[in-house]
Amino acid sequence: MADIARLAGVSVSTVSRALSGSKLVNAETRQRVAELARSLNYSINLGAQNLRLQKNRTVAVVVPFEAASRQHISDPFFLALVGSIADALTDQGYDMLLSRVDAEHLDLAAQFYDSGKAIGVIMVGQWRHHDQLNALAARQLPLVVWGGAMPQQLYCTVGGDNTDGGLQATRHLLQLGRRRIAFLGDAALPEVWLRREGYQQALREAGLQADPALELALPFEPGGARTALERWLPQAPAFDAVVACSDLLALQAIHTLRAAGRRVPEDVAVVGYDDMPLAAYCDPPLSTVHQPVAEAGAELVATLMAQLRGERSPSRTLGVSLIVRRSAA
Amino acid sequence: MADIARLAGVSVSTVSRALSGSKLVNAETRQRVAELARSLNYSINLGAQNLRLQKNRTVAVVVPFEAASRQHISDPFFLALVGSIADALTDQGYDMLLSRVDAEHLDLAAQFYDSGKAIGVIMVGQWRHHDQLNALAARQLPLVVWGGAMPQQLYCTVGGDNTDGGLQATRHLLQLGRRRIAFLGDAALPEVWLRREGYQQALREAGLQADPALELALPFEPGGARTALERWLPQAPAFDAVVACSDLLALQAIHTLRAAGRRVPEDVAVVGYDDMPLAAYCDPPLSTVHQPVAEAGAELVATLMAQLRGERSPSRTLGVSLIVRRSAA
DNA sequence: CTGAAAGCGCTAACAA
DNA sequence: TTGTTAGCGCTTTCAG
Repeated sequence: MADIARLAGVSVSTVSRALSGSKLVNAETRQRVAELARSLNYSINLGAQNLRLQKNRTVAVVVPFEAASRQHISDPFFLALVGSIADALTDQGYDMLLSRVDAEHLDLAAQFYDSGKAIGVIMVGQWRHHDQLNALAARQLPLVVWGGAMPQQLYCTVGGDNTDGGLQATRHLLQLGRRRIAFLGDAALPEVWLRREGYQQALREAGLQADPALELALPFEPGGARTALERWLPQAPAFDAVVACSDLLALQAIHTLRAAGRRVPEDVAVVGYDDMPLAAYCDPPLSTVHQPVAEAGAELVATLMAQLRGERSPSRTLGVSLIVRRSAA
Repeated sequence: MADIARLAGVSVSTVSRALSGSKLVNAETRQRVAELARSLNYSINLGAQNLRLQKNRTVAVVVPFEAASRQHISDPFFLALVGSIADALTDQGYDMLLSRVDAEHLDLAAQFYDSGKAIGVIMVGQWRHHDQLNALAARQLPLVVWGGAMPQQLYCTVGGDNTDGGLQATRHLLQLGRRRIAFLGDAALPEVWLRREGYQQALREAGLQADPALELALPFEPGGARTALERWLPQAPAFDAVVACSDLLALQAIHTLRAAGRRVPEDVAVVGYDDMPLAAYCDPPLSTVHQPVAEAGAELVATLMAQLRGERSPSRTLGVSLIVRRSAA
């Protein structure tokens, strides 16, 4: 900026004003400065500008990862969600700082806010650390979490209606006449816990009782799930249907079942979760609970913005819908 | 920092030194300052620090989007690539600024560098604007692009070996005895162009000639592809195999073919591209060219770092491999 | 309409 | 071992 000032024969203050389009500066001078800036390929140093203006338009988006399993970002649903958040932030003129933090130390996410890197945090998933998220919210950190709304939580969530998702999936299987329905997913995660609530409620409605032996706490990662399934299947009680907590899990279950000589959907009907773009093209086409990804990003961002404006923003639950395809038809 | 200084009864410089672990400051004082900082939940303002130190550890990752079609980030392969880049950057202690820019104005990506927001740019895909990327590189912008290495390009790319991918896929189909092989993908994109080179080379090796009528320039977006396919199929010449430039395209082709009464793989064998996690579970399981996603992120980041160290970094091509599954077996 | 000067939060000579 | 001072690149009173 000093260079431009010198070349234009004016002071830096004038350049600053010219560049910000202030009416205080002579139109002709403004023109000259603008041209000079363009020809020098100059653009304002935003770090300095932010420092001076005490402003910032960067939002941190945090994707937890399991350090133990050296699990990287790979879940297609979360990835799609990140894409959708990027779209929403871009639309609103915000920058997105994407980073991973150890799922055991979600509290590290506060760093982005404390250090002034970001004005708020969007956390993609709760994992097992409901408590740490509560602690973060208590610190007044502008925070929105994608996940399930648990009773008495202090932080703000946006998420699909997990209970309803579990309910719809299970009711559908019951309507097909299935009575022994397995549940695949780790209930230590709030989202899965809520889906299981729905699953159990549907069973109760039908006068049935959930059999704990039909429940398998599968990790979301592809690798671990497969071996766990293969070990579980031979010693599991008989079942004629499966509710899986992701499409990937559902497909692996189908694969394992077939390897064991069971037909899908004839012997075992399967419902997945997420409705990934490929679910319709699977073998067999997958019945699954559709989550509104595009809406999710927009809603997460809108909720964070409301919080930044000082509004009390309650948690939001987005509608989900069961898509029936051949795997459970 | 001033607050801490006051409370600790020392000067800001001392606090600054204490916090940065300088040996120049009394161990006892350092201790006191550290505790104070922790209790106040203080952390350094990185914007100010960067300004003062003239440093920056943020890399911009840019995902172009087609403004015309209001197409958002959704391609699963690019999304996975973004995840892999995030992993690699985190491992190296860098922050990642994720953003979309209009594919018609890739030159806007320079903003991130010029404004000091980022020290360099990783561009995910070239789209149609080879020329704009050349212009960017000419500006001395630290830049690495995921995509195909075109002759005489000025910018640095990292990408899968597209020619070899096209070659392997087509050779395999020829070995199966297929002779009329369709090619699905928009050759205006360098990656697709190179894949088509491989496709044509394989045909030549077999003494065949590529039939332009068997080539369909499909956009990558799901929506557009489907209708274009449905329109093309009835008037296309007879063919017994398909090379598609993404798994999603391959699956849509299979779907359309079946709707038209053609069997896959019996009547038409199909090979996709990318090897997405679900490709193995599709109907039928998809033969496809596997791209090394995890390696890709690490390589993009390593190449950018080399560039920042002032080294001349040549474009890198990563090996790909054909995975044979039922859709072409 | 324009310039001089102060200051955003931090670090690093230079002195003491 | 610590404090004083200047300055990173920018904006904005306050005077002219």
